[in-house]
Amino acid sequence: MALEMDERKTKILEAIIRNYLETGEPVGSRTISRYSELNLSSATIRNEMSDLEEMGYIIQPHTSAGRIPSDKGYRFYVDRMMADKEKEVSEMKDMVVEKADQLSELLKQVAKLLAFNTNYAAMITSPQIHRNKLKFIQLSKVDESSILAVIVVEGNILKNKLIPVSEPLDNDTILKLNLLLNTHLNGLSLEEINLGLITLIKEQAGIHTDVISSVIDAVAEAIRADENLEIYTSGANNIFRYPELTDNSRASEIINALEEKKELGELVSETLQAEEEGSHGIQVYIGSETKVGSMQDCSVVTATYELDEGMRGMMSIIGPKRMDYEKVAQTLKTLQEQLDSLYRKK
Amino acid sequence: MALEMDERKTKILEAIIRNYLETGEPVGSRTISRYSELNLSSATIRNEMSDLEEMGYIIQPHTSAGRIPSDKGYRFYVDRMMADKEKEVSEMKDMVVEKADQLSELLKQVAKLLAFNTNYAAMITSPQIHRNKLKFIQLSKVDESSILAVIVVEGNILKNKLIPVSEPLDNDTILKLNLLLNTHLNGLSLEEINLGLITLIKEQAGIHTDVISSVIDAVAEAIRADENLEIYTSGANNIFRYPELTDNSRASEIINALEEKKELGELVSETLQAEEEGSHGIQVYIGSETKVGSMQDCSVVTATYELDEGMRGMMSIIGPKRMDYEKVAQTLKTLQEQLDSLYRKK
DNA sequence: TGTTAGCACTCAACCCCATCGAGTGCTAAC
DNA sequence: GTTAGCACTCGATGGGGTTGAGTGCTAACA
Repeated sequence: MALEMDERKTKILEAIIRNYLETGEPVGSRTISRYSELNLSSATIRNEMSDLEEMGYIIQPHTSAGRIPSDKGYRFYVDRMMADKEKEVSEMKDMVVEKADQLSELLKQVAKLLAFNTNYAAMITSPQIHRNKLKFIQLSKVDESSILAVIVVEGNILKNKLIPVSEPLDNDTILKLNLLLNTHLNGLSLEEINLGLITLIKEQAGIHTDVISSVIDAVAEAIRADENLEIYTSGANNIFRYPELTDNSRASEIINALEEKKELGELVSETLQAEEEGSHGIQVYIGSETKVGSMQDCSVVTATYELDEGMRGMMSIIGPKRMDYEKVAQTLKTLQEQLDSLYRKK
Repeated sequence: MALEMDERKTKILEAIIRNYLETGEPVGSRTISRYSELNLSSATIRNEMSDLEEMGYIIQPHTSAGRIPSDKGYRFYVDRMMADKEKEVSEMKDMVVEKADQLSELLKQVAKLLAFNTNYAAMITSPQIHRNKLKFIQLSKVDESSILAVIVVEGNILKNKLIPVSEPLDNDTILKLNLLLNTHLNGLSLEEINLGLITLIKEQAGIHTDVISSVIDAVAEAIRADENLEIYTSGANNIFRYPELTDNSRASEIINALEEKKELGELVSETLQAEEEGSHGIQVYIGSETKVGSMQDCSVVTATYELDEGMRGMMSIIGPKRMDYEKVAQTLKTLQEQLDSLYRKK
């Protein structure tokens, strides 16, 4: 007969994990026997632990050592915890996001807050704004050889681009171009602006010089440009707090991943995909549950935020598997709420 | 009689340092005896080494160990090397800076190149543009409650700022303001734009509403804003290649310094100051020669670059004291030249 | 049938100690 | 001035014993 989880096993497993989260040391039967309200002898605990090991929830690093939670064990714990504790509105009042006028500053700030409050490494991506609508385009002449294009997207995200021109454009032409671009493109979402539309505009521009065509191309390019998501990280050095991550070359790998950001990109797409599929809110990846190679010894907790309609980004905490999941989830949730309301409420 | 440096001592010291740079292990007399063209017995070398130690150029970590270079020893080596080898135009052709249209992208790229080519950590600051001239200001109405100001500085650096306004401004007013700001401010260096001038403009704006006054203030503020220098780092994980930096909590400190960037700021001002004082080109700080606390176990090699008239920034390599100074200096010089010519030549 | 006490066993961690060898400083001879 | 020789130092390495936390198993108990 297959072994089954009962109440007592659950309690013991939880006690083991709790203890391990604190100490980072393998937990023995005696410890559980004494420091739990179960009032069972160590021998009984041993029997149960033996079962739990067989079921795959805990692991013995070597004979004659205590047990540590396996990925499966953590998973069980996290799932139970997530279900139970929807309570406790966090009270970290010191963690207030100030609205920075530069979005990048805001994100850097949030990353720092996350890292500082949790003592783990943190990252946050810039919001992806595909679905956002173009609000306003402004071309102006800077000097004989360059045109400035400013593009404002809903949510007041700015982009600018200096466009080099081979021959000067007179003010009239620029005015005309401005009008043309605005009438055609305003109100459209970035996704709706395609090649056909651009060609149409070029035709209507009437004067078929290369210069004008290249300006329009440059504008179109600038509009599409911000596909590249920015990733901000903070608290990389926090991983030195956890010996199990600092061993061997692990630290180097993790630091590298945080710096290179390419691998983090995979994490992002993984998260957003999961999010699409319905799992919503806070997600937890334990050890090998994430596909990112250098994070196999870590746990990653992610959350999405939505600054404004269609401007969704993602933030996450990266730490050891023995992470204080509750605190991390709380912290993420708090920040998530703050970000969500930041631009909307005003 | 004080001990003096002679040719043979110099050669021996150089051999010690060279060897130590390669191996990272204390160097014994026998090694030098065999692997140098001096053809001296180990005993003779020992005598000389004893002298060198007394003079402070080398250190014995403990009795019965070989010698390692002291900060002073490195300094001697570096000075000699810098004098000797002004030769060898580097030939790292693969290290080509591509002109990115975003300055920040360019700088990130350079930081990566530096780190990748040297296997040390690298940083680069954004250029400081105090002395640069204002080229063009553009105000435009984004919606009822915000005005966008775009400021172009010589060298085509862009700044923008969204200015919230309490009441809508009509297009005429904005046009007028544009004209006013441009006629008064264009061609002035950022330093020349002072409070008096701003007041003058406000007066001339005629209509003494709070709204207009606040817009002008906001523009002035945006002009002054870019004092904050950005610092880009790369290759932090390279320090894991050098055990002497990875010991204890050193790694954590260094990584933290690279991430926090505040300490790096000190480094920057230190460098720029030294530069002012005449020492020009490549500078080397060995161990305690830098004032930055977390870098006492490192060497820092810095160089300044000048993208365009008045746009000077600084880049540096951070690695162990046993750094390949020649290669690093070469790399910096190459990149320096590339950056210097990037915007000018065109 | 579940719980417990007792006991033999395992094994990493620690300390102690002997050995090894790279390296030195000194001295005497060339 | 250079070198050979030698005694000495001391970190590194590795074997061997001890310790202690922890286990699994068994037999007795409720």
